[in-house]
Amino acid sequence: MPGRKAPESVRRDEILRAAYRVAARDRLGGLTTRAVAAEAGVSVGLLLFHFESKDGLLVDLLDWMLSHTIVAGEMHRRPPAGTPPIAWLLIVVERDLAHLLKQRERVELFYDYWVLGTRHPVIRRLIRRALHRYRDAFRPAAHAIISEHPERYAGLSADDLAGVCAAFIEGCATQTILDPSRFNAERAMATLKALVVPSPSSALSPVPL
Amino acid sequence: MPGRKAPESVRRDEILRAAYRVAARDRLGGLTTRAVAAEAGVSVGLLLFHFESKDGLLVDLLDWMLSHTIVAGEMHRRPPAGTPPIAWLLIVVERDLAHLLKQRERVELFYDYWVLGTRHPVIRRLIRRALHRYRDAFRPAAHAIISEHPERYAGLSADDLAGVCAAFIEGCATQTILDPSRFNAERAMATLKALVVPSPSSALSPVPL
DNA sequence: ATTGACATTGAACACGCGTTCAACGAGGTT
DNA sequence: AACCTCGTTGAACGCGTGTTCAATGTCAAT
Repeated sequence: MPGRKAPESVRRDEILRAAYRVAARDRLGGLTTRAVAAEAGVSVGLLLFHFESKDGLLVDLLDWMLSHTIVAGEMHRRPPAGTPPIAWLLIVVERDLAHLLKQRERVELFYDYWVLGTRHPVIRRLIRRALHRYRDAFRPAAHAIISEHPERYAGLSADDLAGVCAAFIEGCATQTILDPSRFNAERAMATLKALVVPSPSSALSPVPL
Repeated sequence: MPGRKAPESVRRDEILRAAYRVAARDRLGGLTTRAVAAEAGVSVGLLLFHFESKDGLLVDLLDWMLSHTIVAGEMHRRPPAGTPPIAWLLIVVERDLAHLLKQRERVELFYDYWVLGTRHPVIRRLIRRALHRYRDAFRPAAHAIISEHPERYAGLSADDLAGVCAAFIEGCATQTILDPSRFNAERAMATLKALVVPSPSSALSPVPL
């Protein structure tokens, strides 16, 4: 029954929440105007009254997701003073990885959008921004590492190091999503630690097989 | 005009090639029976005569791609004897990364399939197999590293180390695809090298900021 | 009370998709 | 020459989609 009900912002939010529920359940492939309208308990017409098109809904949903759920939280909390920079970076990586793996649903959706972004400029921009923000979480620790050993990282920037961390985590994410039973985050982190922080005794001994 | 023309295998191959051309141009979203038929110069009916359904075509195309193009080549070439295992692994990683970045088209398509695989069991199986084979390329070097310093990698397997390498490369792939102008493979590799192979002098000096 | 703005509805439209199928024609076989 | 097999065609069907729009009801202002 037609009639005024909720102010625009409320309706929009209701519909966005419904859209997210649908997308979390059926992914972007199952996100149709009718499905969202049904989930929100409104008509298709109303959905397109508040969002000018399905495309608009898609973009607004991504925006909403990025600001409401993914990768929020206490990003830049520093470790206790005296922690070696490498250990600090590893802590950040470990925390982020654990956090990511707890949100499979959202990460899968994010990758749906990532693929969509390949063809959709507006969405690509949003995804890029999100990943750059993500990478930035590693910058402080990365910066500390580089300024501790400038000669070791000659020619490299904190961004480069942060990018490598982001790549590692993103790769872990793709592996878990594809094959959750086979990917083991703890072992991956342990491997990374063993690779990056060498046991002091072995650093000077070039042992041929 | 109807009539007999080519033996089954030839027609199938023609159509698969056409399908790949379409997919490389318009991605999986643009891969329709009509588009492929037009590209192959045959009728829609013939396409579904040789492939029982679009789904079958999709699966066969992925199979064809995996065996014909992606990640083939001289995987297991050993480095000169005496190369330290870590250096060997880094060489393999570097080569694979470079190889991957040269095939953006195919990698993008592969990710399309990866997303599809989230919902499509048969495709998921194929993708998993491909990624496991990919990971296996790192195993020999990873094994050498671990057996050189068993105490350093205690509790870890060559698979774990190979998985970390694969994660790094896959993460690099997602970054390039999303943002080719910003991702720099050389700097990423240089960063990885600096992280993993420490300068001997710095290994014993815990320098607080 | 009357009006006007506007949120809301759901039927209808146009389009593209995967799939079906009766008809057709070029071989090989008899 | 007649026949059969089967690769081949393209029109047609059914379905699901995004989008439009005239109609409707509610609320605030007059």
